[in-house]
Amino acid sequence: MTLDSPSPRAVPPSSASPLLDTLNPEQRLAVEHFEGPSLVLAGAGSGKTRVLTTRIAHLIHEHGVPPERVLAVTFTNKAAGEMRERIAGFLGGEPRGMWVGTFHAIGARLLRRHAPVLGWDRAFTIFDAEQSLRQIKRTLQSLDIDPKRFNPKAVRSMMSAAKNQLISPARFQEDHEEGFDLFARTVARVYPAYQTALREQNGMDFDDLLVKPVELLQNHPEVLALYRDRFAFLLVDEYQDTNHAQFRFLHLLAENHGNLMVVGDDDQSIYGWRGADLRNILDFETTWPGAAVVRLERNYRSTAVILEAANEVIAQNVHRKGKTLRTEREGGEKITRVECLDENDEAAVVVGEIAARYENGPALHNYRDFAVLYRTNAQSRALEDAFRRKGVPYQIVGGVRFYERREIQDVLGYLRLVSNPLDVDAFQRVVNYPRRGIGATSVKRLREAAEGLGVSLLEAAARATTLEGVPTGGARALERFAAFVSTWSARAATLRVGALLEELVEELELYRHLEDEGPEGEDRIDNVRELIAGALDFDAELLDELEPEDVDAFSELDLFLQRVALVADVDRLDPGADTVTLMTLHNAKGLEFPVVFIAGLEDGLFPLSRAYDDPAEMEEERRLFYVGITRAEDTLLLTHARQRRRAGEYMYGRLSPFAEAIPEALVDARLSPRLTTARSSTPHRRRPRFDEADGGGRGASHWSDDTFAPDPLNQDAPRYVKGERVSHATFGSGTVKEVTGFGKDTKVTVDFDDVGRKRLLVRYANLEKDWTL
DNA sequence: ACGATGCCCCTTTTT
DNA sequence: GGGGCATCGT
Repeated sequence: MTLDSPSPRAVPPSSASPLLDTLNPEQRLAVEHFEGPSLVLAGAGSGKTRVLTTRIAHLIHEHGVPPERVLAVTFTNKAAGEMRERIAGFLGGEPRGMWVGTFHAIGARLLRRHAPVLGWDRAFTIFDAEQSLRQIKRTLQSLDIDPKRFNPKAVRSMMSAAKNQLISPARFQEDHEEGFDLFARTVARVYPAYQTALREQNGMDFDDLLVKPVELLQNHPEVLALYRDRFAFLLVDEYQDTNHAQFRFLHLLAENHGNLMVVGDDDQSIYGWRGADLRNILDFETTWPGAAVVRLERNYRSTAVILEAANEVIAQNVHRKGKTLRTEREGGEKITRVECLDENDEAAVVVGEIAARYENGPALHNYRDFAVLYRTNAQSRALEDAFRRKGVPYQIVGGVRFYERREIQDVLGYLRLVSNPLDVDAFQRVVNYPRRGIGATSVKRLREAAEGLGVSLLEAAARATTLEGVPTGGARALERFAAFVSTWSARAATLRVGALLEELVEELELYRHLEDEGPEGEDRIDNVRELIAGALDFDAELLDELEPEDVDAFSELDLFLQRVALVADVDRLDPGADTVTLMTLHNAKGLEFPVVFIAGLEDGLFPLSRAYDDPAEMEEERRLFYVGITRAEDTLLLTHARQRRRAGEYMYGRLSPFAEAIPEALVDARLSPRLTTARSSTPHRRRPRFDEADGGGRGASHWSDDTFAPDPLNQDAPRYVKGERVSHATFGSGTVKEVTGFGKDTKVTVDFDDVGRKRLLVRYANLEKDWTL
């Protein structure tokens, strides 16, 4: 897996600077742009990352711009790292002092320096989405608002939308407290209280990392002057996905000199739902009069077949600047479209196809050449099972985020509490983990007492036995807990994060506790180990991107926690590993692969049915499909299933209209082997163990199908009897001990060989009859 | 105090 | 098919 990095073809070598030799004329125009605003409309695979990095190198090398006067914004931390590396490669050394990062990371960095003028401490805590949600729940509770009636997640997204629009709590309150919209009226009460709670805990949520820097620059001319002066050149990647707060941020910094280059593609705007405003890119020339505009329409990535499909699909959108990508790669393999029975069949097809290409393709492919993309994270489950079953190595991006896993949050909870004793969420998380006899009642009483005294939970805990109403047993445990935390605070002052974490985990006997949780505890232990390894690594990385004034000001621990809060899942992909990559289409932005699968191309899933209510949403879905198609270099495969289990219900979907928009001449459509060979099979018939030749050319032997899926159309099939052997995707093989209920509600009790007794609803368990015994 | 059980909602996408 | 949450039983 690599970031966009086309190797331009057919470019006459010329020019004074060797940097420019490999560029085509349009790319060169963009790179040679010196002062003033500039908009680079860069189609998929047209080399925009290359343009950005080369321009920076060019600014430094040819125009003598000191690196510290450059600010570059990327969409992911990984992209930032790669950009830094490439520029270092061009220049033959680290571009010291240059700021490269995501908006969030750059915002955090500014706030680390200047938070006090806003009323925050410099060592503030970053609340991630989960922590923010829990804070919202606490706030709802304190305001006596029923979370059943006012969904905390919905509250969060309305507040987030407000923040992205730079609407302050006070403004929002004014605008909505007497409005007719009951929900907005409620949020008008929550938003100010939520913000106060964050403030009291010295916390910032993700949106604050964008909003507060704007506040900082807007209200503090001396700070603004500092950075305006410093950052003489600003460059922004993926500009089509910026929101209003980000727009303001850039505008504030660049309005004097106008040296702002933005690179983007309106056809790849896929974050409207989180406030991205397409007008930022569509109106760029109005906002910045005299802006130079360069269009990059030569694609160096995909075959003509793939590009034509992409062009046809996106042409259906009305709201776009309009451009047509051209490629110099003629022809290409047809797009394969496979109709499958259900999501398991689909997964088998995908894995089978990968295995076939991997094995048959004469040394053409590594596993890392393949990516499987889908609309929703939930789709990864069936795919993962199939990969595991078939033994094909894969990496998965997203789903349950690494840093949001329970065991990781538990450990980090201690670090957060040590770093910031005001962090309520961290306190509540670890106060009774591992179990130390502090129950809900004790914590509730403690909270009440702390509130009455106006002290933090941790301070109150330190003298819990003196407090009214806290149960004695709990109070003692609380005092021990407070002492424990304070010991670690002392150690944090001298130990490096990695060592701190190692010792903490040991002292908590965390591995023992996790082991006691059974088989999944093993995975959790691995995750904690990985976290520690990352923390040990962090020691070494430390100096790379920091400036001297930052190093003294913050403990390594604070910086580590900040890093942890801001890494995205894509950032964690291991580019060195030879594995297939599974991820959502959103996560695939900016990446490219020789072979790309897009799974789940059913009407209602992709596009999601709700997009039918809103033409703008439908266009965004289509852009998402366009993004997916254009990730492919050589081969594109589309799969769809006749039926699919979603949220416990079976959905029946026909082919997505998106797929239908691809001209049939470009497509090789077929049925999955299972649909071809078994269409007359009855639910109870055992599937053949040996594959029938399918005569379809490639890889017949890779369609092996050792599953026996229950027929969902038949309400009471399959039947299970006591003593029967069955197998389950995650629990393995076992023996049926009991069968209760009937029809949809049939339950079985199964003694699994490895994990013991489980009670399962047949409808969901997706059991397979085990024929191996 | 805390585990077991059952009910509800959920699935759109993420820094 | 799971996770959050309330309730109940020990």
